[in-house]
Amino acid sequence: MPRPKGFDPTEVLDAAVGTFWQKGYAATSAQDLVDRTGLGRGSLYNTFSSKQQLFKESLRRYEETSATRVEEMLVAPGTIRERVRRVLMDVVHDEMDASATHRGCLAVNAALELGGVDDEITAGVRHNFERVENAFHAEFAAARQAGEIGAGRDPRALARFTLAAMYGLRVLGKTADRQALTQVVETTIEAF
Amino acid sequence: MPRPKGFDPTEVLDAAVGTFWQKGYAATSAQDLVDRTGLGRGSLYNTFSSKQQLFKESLRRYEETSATRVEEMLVAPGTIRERVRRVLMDVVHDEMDASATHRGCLAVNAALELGGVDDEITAGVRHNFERVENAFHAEFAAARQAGEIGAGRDPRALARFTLAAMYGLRVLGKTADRQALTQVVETTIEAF
DNA sequence: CTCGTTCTTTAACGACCATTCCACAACCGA
DNA sequence: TCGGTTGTGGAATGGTCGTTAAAGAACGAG
Repeated sequence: MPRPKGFDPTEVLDAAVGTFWQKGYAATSAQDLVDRTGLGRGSLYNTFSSKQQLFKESLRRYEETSATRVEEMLVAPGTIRERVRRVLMDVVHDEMDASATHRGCLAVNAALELGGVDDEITAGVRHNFERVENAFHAEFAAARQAGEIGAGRDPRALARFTLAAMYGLRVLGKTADRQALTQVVETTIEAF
Repeated sequence: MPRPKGFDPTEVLDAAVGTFWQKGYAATSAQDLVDRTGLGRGSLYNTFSSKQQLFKESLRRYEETSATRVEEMLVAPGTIRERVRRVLMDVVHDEMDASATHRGCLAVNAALELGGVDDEITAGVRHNFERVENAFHAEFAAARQAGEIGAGRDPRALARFTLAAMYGLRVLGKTADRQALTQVVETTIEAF
């Protein structure tokens, strides 16, 4: 009975993700979103009820693609060290990629800009972080079973440690060069 | 001959630091700065010529106090592991302190909000990071001389690794609990 | 074809943005 | 005490902010 939407909501959401990712939450205006999505202001506000709501959905959408990427890289063939190295070096390459225009990681950006300010967004960020932490944890637990890492190591602690290193790379990536980041990756791997 | 300023510029700068620290650059308005510093708009713009310039000076002022704090903690008595633990646990306590209203670290916040956007600010952030990295490096180099850590270890790599862990804690601190952060600290210390 | 519903477009809203200007106050050297 | 210079406080700037209102277009069900 009603008129159907004239656009693909997922495509629009991806455009919003790209905008927030590049500029941050506060620095993104409604006009930026209108320009980037191609929708009219009315359609935008009719579909997503506010800038804040749109950001929350963008964070969810971002998690779908980014956390899945980490999960896939972690279950690829190789030793635990090789697989973790691939994930961390993927971050290094992303940070060094000029065409990525210093976007970093949307979840990390949101954590620092809005962590503790907006509860729902903080919860979204936490969900994102925990999903990646759990992916690391599963692999460390299996690696310990397989004897790849010491029996005395705590897989949960290692997962959190690796997560911290990963996000530390995101921070240092804003100012450091590739060699410095690579040293961090190698020192992290050696710690297992 | 001219009329002298009726305020202490350093006090005003500290007030500005507190404002940017708590709210971020984009989310801080000129009105916020007027309210917090107690100056009139005219005096503010007469002393610091723009919001951006004031932020740059705030970043410098922040480095004075925060980097000095790390340097002092690192030269206090104790083994290298004890001293680094104190620095990292200081970050953990800061992140968990409710009264700190989730400010985090101004340099890290600036890195993620403005890194790669404004060149001068990026340079200011880099200066801040390198100063802390160098403080770590000096201690690791001395500790290797003293036989506290293996002769085969690279002090520069260890310094960068520790820096990444420290900033990783700043990110995870927005969502994780004290126990998780403490696990990260201990795992980091064990890696030396 | 018509009706009911939803989508789309555009104009407009009041609030607030960073910044500038200006009249006036305060100080110092003479 | 007075002149020169700078600091001060606040009104005013044009522009942009996030959001809403309103009017018409497009669709599916009957």
